[in-house]
Amino acid sequence: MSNDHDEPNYPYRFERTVTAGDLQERYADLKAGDETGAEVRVAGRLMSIRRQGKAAFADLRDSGASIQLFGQQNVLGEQTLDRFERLHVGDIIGATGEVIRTRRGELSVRVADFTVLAPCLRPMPEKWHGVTDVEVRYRQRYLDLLLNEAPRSALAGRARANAAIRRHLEERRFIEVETPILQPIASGAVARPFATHHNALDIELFLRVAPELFLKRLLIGGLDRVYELNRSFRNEGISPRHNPEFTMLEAYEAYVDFNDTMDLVETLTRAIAMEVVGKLQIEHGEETLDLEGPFRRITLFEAVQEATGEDLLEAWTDGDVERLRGFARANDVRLEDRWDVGKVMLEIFEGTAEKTLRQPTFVAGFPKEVSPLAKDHRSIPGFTEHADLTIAGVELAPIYSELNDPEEQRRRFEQQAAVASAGDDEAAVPDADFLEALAYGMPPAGGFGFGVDRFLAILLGLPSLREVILFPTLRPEAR
RNA sequence: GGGCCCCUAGCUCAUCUGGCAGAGCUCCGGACUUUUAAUCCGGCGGGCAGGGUUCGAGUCCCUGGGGGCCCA
Repeated sequence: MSNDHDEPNYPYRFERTVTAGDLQERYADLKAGDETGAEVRVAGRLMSIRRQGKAAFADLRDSGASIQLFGQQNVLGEQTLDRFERLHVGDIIGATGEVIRTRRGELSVRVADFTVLAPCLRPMPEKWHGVTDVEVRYRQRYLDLLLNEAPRSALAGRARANAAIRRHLEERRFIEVETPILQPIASGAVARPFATHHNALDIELFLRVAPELFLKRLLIGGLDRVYELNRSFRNEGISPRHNPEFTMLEAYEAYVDFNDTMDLVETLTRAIAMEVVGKLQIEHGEETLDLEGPFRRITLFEAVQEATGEDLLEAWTDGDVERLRGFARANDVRLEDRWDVGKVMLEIFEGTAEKTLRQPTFVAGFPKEVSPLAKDHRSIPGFTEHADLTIAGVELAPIYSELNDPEEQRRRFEQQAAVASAGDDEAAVPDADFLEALAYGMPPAGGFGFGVDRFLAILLGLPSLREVILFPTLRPEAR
């Protein structure tokens, strides 16, 4: 083994026998000053080096933990020690040596030999302060991961959340599927899509805004319980609560309605929380969110009434648009003239009540006009069986009794198309192929979408989605 | 899209009203065989970009770039 910083040779492999974590666990009881006689081979990145003349100490970190390397002249010889002392913070090295614990009590590998596997050619941010500049943290996430604990625990949390989701649904006999990301029509959600082009077919394609309509095709195809843990894309602005690409869970279950699906979402929410943070009481800023359940279930009108003292149900059922608009004005909810009554009602809810729903709450019932894929509500005219799980004032999961009447679905699409031609480029797009599929018969079903990124941010107490998305979308730097 | 704020050395930060741009850590050289924010001595290194005002601009003005927060 030999190497010099001036001429890195990038070896192909290094046979390591243990990880730093293995060593810390295995020799936890080793006493200060003791030697083990055990020769090990470790590899990782040098996070610091303390040179001390005829000896040197370095901290080597691999993906799980750190281990100290101890270099001594009487073991390494003058030249090799000199080489060891000229290593840089950030170099990736492999080392062999005996496991000991130093007099000062630090578990160490007393280096017998070492090799540079990949040098660090750029200066690493200094260790004590690390990097805090969010721009560096997001653009060079690898540095953030090396120097800060937060992104490591966020990505570990996401991995556990994904595992919990899969386990929870697999236990209930849901089957995980994959459906097209490139779609000829981006439907399934009210959102602006990204457009792209397929050269060989010479057609325009869109990145999906939701997998919904393909998952429903699978219900028609005889799969009773399906889910997709998916990345979807919406061509919108970026904010602490929005990233153009985001991770969503969608699941559909045949022969149940949205009440059953709310139960499923509720247990799933708890399963994720237990797996990620190990408890159901979540500290979130000043408040504690209690996921213990059962979650409240209220109507949109009840939510608005709680927030404002006014019950708009009668105005709604009477079709008294002027009263709704007047109410909106009085409550500082900004409206556009072209909005229909359903959109007005939705904006009233979002502008007055949504933020006030701190503890987990299912708001059940949304206006037909803004919920084109859900069945008519059984008791509120003009509403659909569409519930939203809201936690900490954030909309986390829409839940539907899925609309399966092809004629009604056609009317909803037509109504959406009318809205679109009136200038709202966020309206749902009619999907003739989906209507054809529905005509073959889709079983009654409950389904939901679940904003994984948003829920993770809440669970981990992080203020921005960018903290749970490893590589958030940023404007490219001008060069 | 609108408003407010930010950008100084590799990193984290100072630089009060315009008057020679600083520190700690990193890095480089030296001392040191049990350090762990090692210590000690010495050194290299900088105003986001471009204009303008001024005897003089990091500081004031304009344009551009990037970022953050709030609103839509």
